[in-house]
Amino acid sequence: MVRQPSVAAQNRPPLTRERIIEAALHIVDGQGLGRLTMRRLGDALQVEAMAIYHHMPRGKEELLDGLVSHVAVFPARPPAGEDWRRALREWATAYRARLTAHSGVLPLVVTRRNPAALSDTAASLREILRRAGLPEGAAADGAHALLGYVIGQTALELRGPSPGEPPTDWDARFTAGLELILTGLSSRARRP
Amino acid sequence: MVRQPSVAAQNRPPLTRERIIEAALHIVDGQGLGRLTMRRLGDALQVEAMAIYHHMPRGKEELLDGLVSHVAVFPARPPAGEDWRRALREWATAYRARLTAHSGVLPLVVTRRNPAALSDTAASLREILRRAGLPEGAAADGAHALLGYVIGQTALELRGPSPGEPPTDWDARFTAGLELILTGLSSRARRP
DNA sequence: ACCCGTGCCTTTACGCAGTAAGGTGCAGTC
DNA sequence: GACTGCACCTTACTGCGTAAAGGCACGGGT
Repeated sequence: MVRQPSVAAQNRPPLTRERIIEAALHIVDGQGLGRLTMRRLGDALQVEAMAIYHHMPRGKEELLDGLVSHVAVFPARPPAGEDWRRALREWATAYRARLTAHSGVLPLVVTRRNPAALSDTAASLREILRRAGLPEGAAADGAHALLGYVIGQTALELRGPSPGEPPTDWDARFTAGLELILTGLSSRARRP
Repeated sequence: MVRQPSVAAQNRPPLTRERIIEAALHIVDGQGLGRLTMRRLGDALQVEAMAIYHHMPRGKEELLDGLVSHVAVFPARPPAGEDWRRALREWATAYRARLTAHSGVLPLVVTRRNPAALSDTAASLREILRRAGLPEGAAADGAHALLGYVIGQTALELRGPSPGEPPTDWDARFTAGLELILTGLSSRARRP
């Protein structure tokens, strides 16, 4: 009989960075960021907590950075035709959906100094605006305005409803605010 | 000799909610959110950590909520004349300045379910837009768009510079994005 | 056949966090 | 002068992140 390596003998796939991050995301989505601890994460992976450090030497810092990258890296796809507004609307809607799907990670996205995670996304937006006819600087500013708006508005939404106020249609509100920015961008584009 | 109460005998003003929050804010501003602990806060107030719980029964939760209220409540002043755009610009600039002055608290503003802290601010913006001639719903949407933008953009700024990219003039970028939204709002106001 | 790294995981232990529970001393009231 | 309540302290518990060291199976050189 062929002897399996000890890890496989415990009926458990070997640890990977990817598996660790997925398990962490599962905990955060299901129980909240506050319940993500190294020990619990170890339990979820059927491993002692310290085993994680072999794959992530920087420990929890590295884990949280990994979560941010996993959720926040989300570049926009360039428009098929001329309709750059449509492309931006689609990106914004999808990005908001992703952030709300992993709402526990949003504080990390906002907080952590992990610029690389957002710079890809910002670059894709900038490129779309540049091709729409905005000057270089205006395109970069517009890209960050969009990114800031989507993140900020989603954060406001996830803070929960103010008691004593009429319930809000956050979908409609998000779209309305987005159109404000798109209107402003249109007035600065080559083809307004 | 008149015997002073023990508290005064230690040359220390009595504990108050206000003094506690101010000391906490001082720690966060000076050393970062991560270094705000109940024990350190107690030291700063020359008091044992557990004394704080007498004034804040919900402990650290209540303390953090207090910090958010202290920083994030910042209603806009209505315009002196007709120039609502100017009033909004002034509010946005001042609010951003306040957030960057207490950058350690921003993660809490974004994260914590403390809706009351922002609803006053949002209401003041909504009122300005309503008087500028926007319909009720559009005014509320616009107010949240502004709030979301300012918070989101400021959060992006405080994440720090992406290495390998040209240094950003965040003041100019903030203003540029703000003008995008103001342009969009103007096209929907009674007096565009 | 033996040895010895190397990779992956476990064991143990330390310091610091938040806070529950109960104690202490003073001020004011009756 | 006993009683009551406020403000603060003492002690102790659980859980956290992680440094340090140990074990253990594999693979390859000799």
